[in-house]
Amino acid sequence: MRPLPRETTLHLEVRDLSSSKTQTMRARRPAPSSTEAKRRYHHGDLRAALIAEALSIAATEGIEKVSVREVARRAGVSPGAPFRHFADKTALMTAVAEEAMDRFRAEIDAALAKADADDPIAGFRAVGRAFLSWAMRNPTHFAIISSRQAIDFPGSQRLVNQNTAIQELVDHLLQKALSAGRLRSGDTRLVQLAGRALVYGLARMFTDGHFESWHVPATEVETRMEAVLDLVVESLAKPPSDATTNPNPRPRSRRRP
Amino acid sequence: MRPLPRETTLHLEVRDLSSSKTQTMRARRPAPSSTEAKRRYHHGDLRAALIAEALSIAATEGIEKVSVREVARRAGVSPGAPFRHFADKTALMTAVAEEAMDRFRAEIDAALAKADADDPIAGFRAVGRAFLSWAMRNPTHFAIISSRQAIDFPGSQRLVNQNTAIQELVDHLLQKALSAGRLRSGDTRLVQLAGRALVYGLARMFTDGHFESWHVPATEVETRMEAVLDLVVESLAKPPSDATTNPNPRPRSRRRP
DNA sequence: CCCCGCTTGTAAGCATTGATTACATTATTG
DNA sequence: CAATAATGTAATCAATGCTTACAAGCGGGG
Repeated sequence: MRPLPRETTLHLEVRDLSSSKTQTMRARRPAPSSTEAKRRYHHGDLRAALIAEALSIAATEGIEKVSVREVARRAGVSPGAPFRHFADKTALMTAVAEEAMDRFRAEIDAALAKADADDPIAGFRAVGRAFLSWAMRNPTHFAIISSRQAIDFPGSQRLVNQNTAIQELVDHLLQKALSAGRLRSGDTRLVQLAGRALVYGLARMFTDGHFESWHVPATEVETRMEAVLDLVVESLAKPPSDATTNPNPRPRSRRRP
Repeated sequence: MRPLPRETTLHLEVRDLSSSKTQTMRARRPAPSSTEAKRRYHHGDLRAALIAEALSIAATEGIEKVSVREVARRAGVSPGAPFRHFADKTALMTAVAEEAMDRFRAEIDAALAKADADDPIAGFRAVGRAFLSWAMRNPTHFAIISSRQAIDFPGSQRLVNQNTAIQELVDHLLQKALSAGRLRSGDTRLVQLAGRALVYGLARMFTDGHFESWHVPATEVETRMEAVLDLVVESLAKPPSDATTNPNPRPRSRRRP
């Protein structure tokens, strides 16, 4: 119904789309200078332009308002043209999702690279925070990837691969945590699912509009989300055994000094 | 894209729709006997029939396949007829959502009534389990209520009221838990959000198709979900102080005897 | 009782959409 | 440079949400 919250940062520069399933690598002419851009029979890089326009509409008007005709209109092209590049609307949206997923993956990696490599719990939390942060800054991207109504997720090798890669990354983290005796539960898959469901739920509640009744800016919502994440991560984890044997000491309370 | 997982139990008996916003209470003729039902200019109780048909389509074909024309067709009525009862498609879906929400609320209440009234943590867990159970048995209902794209949630007093009532119910539970010293965190709102986001995330992951790659029956998925819920609830809670002072004992491990 | 009016249904039509087909134009490359 | 594949256009189709003008049934006041 209501459009999604605005994308706070719009990344419309669509470069490096070379490796695509349905499109073989092909040399491209330089983009037409904006003044001379008028009415070229061939667009130049219509595929990329369509993805960008689709994302733009989704971000500003809401996902359900994306129509291939409107996308074509904005790209200055006939209503049938997009079907030269995408078998159907789903294929177009899937392409948008693939790009979004790549960026999401990149942010996860970056966050993990900055985290303390010796503290797997901190890494776990960092991934969760990156998830939340990315979803809040790119609600449309997140909505497209997660709600798989508009895309063909299992049909996209790229989406499936990135997804499983992220999960394995987290599971590896949790295995290390378990070995270090930092987990209350011995079932890392269970802990993994708990964390995933938590951040997924928070992010989805946001894009689904469940926080609108709070009437607070998104930044404040995110702060609250991070507090929830911290609480759950702390609850699931055991504090590091302080060199000296100190069985099950109290977890540090970070909110009540 | 893919239709939602089938509704395992379909409740199509739509009675007691008396209190509606857009429709004043009105005496109804008895429903036509099924054999003699043929071609009556006036339907009898079209409004209820439309809601039932809309839900039926959503459950079997997927939410996005619901069209008011198809709904009208199945109700044996002209394409314009539904607009006599619902201002637009959104109003129709909102009516479906209202009914779904009422049933959801009823199940929550029932589950809580069966739970140990003296153990607020058990009550908290029971509400979570009821949420999961209901969402798994009625994925379409859940999807319609939670993903608020097809409905006007804030515009429906009934939906808003039920929603806040459920939240207050849980918050009351957590207040009792806090008073009894059963919570690790002192911020009940935070705990409440953690629990809500967790079960919401699990249920949404299910309806969004995130468990399809598991290739296991829904019952097994639900078992796993319950294990996650138990883990998190246990982690968030403190065990009851066993009469004798016993500061911070290990939580019972339910998986490794 | 019966006519008048309100409700509820129908019929027809509008604009928009996803998708297909036949055709036109450009790019590539042998 | 010409053949061929790639990429765009134009026209068209069926389906949809929704509106408007009209018809059928029901019910209450004379």
